[in-house]
Amino acid sequence: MTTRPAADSRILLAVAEGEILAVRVDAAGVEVQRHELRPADLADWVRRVEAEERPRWIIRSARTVYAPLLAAGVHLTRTHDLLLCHAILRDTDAVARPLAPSADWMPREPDVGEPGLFAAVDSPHAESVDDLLAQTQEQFRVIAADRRGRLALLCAAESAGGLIAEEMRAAGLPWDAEVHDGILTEVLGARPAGGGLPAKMAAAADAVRFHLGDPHLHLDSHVKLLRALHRVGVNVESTSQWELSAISHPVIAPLLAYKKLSRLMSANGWAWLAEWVRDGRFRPVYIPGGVVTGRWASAGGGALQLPRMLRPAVRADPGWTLVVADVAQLEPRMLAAMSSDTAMAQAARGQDLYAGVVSSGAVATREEAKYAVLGAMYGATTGDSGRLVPRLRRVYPRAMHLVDAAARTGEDGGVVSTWLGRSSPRPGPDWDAEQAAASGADAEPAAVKRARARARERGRFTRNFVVQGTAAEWALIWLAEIRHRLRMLPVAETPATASGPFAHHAHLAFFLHDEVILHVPAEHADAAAEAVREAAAVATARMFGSFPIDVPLDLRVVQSAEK
DNA sequence: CTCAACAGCGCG
DNA sequence: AAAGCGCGCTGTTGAG
Repeated sequence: MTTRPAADSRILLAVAEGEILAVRVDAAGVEVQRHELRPADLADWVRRVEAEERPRWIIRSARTVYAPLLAAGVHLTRTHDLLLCHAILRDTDAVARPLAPSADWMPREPDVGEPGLFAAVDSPHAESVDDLLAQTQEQFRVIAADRRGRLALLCAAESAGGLIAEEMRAAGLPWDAEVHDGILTEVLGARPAGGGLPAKMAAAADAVRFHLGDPHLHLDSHVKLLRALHRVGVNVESTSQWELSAISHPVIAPLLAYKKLSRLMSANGWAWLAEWVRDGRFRPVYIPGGVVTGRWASAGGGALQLPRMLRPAVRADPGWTLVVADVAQLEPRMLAAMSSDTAMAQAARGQDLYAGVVSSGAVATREEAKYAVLGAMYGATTGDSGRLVPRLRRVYPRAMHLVDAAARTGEDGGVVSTWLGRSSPRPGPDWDAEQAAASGADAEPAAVKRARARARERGRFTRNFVVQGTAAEWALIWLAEIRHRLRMLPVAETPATASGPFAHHAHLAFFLHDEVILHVPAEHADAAAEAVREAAAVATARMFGSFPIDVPLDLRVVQSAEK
C-alpha cells in the first residue's frame, strides 16, 4: 500500500482466521486498493500507517480488532466501528431510509467463557471482506443522507467510545487494595479468619434478632424477616429501607445498619476485592451503547455502581495524580439547549442550575427546584414532585413542550430521537394489539386500564429518552475530546506505572455517565485538567453551536478520588 | 441440580 | 419533603 499523505483516508481492516485484508476505500466506502497481510505483520503495519496518515480505520468492532492491537502497543486515533454504528443507523429516525437490520451485526453472546460476564458484547467473529465492504457502504450512505451531519458526529463519537472503553479496560482504574481493606475493616469490623460475619455486622444482626425475639432468624430472607417484623408490630409491606425508616421501633436502627453493612459486604467486600483488583488495578468491562439511550453499560465488577464509600480506594500511583471531573445537572442543561429555551438556559448560568430555577421565581427553594426539574424529565404526576412540575411549565414553556411532546409521541406508540439522531426502540409486537383491544367500544375496563397504564409508562420512557440520550451524546464527545488532547501530551519523565499501553502516558481511567477520572503523570496534571475543560467546551459547541448554554465542571486534581 | 423472577440497593 | 427515568449485582424463592 502506498504511503501518500491523505487528508481524509479510510482503511477497512478485515480480520479473519489466518488472513487479514486492509482495503482502502473512498468516501462512499467503495474499494480503491487492497493489501494482504500476514497476522504476524498486522501490528507493525497498522502502527506505521497510523503514524503516516492517521486514517479512519473501519473495523467490525473495537472489542475484536482494537483490543489485540492495543495489547501489541498500537494506538488508533480514529475508527468507524461498524457494530456500534449499525445499532444507531438501523434505528435512526433522522433519515428517510435507515440501515437495513441484520442479525450479523447484532452484538452476540460468546461461544464460551464466563457465563453472563460478557453478555451483549461482540465475540471474536470473522466476516468476509465483501460483507464488511457492503455494510460500510450502507452505513456511509445513511450517514451522508443526514444533511445536518449529526449522524456523522454521533457515529464518530460512538466509535471513539468503543476505543476508549478498550483503553480504559487495558489501563484499569488505579485501586489501592489496602485502603479498600481498611475501609471494610473500619465499617464491617475485622475480617474473621475462618469465615463467618465480621464483628460489627454480627453485632448488628444479633441486635436485630434480639428485638425481634428470634435468635435464629435468617436476616437475608425478605419473607422471614417480614413475618418477624409483623410479629413485633412493625406493619410494613416491604423490608425496603425507605419504608422501614419511617417507622419508630427499636429494631429499625440495627436493621437498617445491618442492611447497609450486608450490602457492602456482599457487593464490594473482600470477595470482590480478590476477584476484581489485580496488580493495583480494577478492570471492568465497559459496554458502550449498552443502554438503549446510548449510555454505557458494564459487565462484571459493578463498575457503574461503585459505592461512594469506597472512593478513597481509587488512588494514583506514586508520581502520578488523578484528575476527577463531573458535570453538575447535565440533563436539564441539555434540555434547555435542545429546546432553545433561553429562560432555562439563563437559569443554568453558573454552577447550580437549581439555584437559577429559584431565582427565576418558579419555585421557592432549591429542594423544590430539584424535585420539579427531575419530575419534569422523569414524568412525575403525583406527590410533591408532580405538584411542582406545572410551575416549570409556566416559566420554561419551550423546554417543557419538548419533553411533553416526547411523552405524547411515546404514548401514541411513536419513536423519539436524541439531538444527534439516536432513536428510541419501537414498541414491542404486542403493543398494537393491546392498544387496539382497549380502543373498541366493547373493550373491557380492565383492558382499557392496563393499556393506558402501559401507554403512560412508555410515555415516561420516551420523555426521558430524549434528555438522557442527548446527555450521553454530550458525554461521549467530551470523552473523545479529552482522549484526543491527552494524546497530544508528550511522554512523561514521571516513573512508569506498573505496565500496559499507558505506563508512560496520561489516560482516561474511569467514566460514569457524566463523570471522568484521569490517571496522569504529576508533571502533566495541569495540562490534563485544562484538556478536560477544553473538551467540555468543545462538546457543547459541537452539539449546540452558538446557543448559550453553560455546562460547568466540578474539577479536582487529587491523589485520591474521595470527595 | 439449573434457571428465571423478584426484592432490594448501589450508581447516574 | 418523592416513588417519576436508566442500569448491574447479590441473594432468595419457586418452578422444572
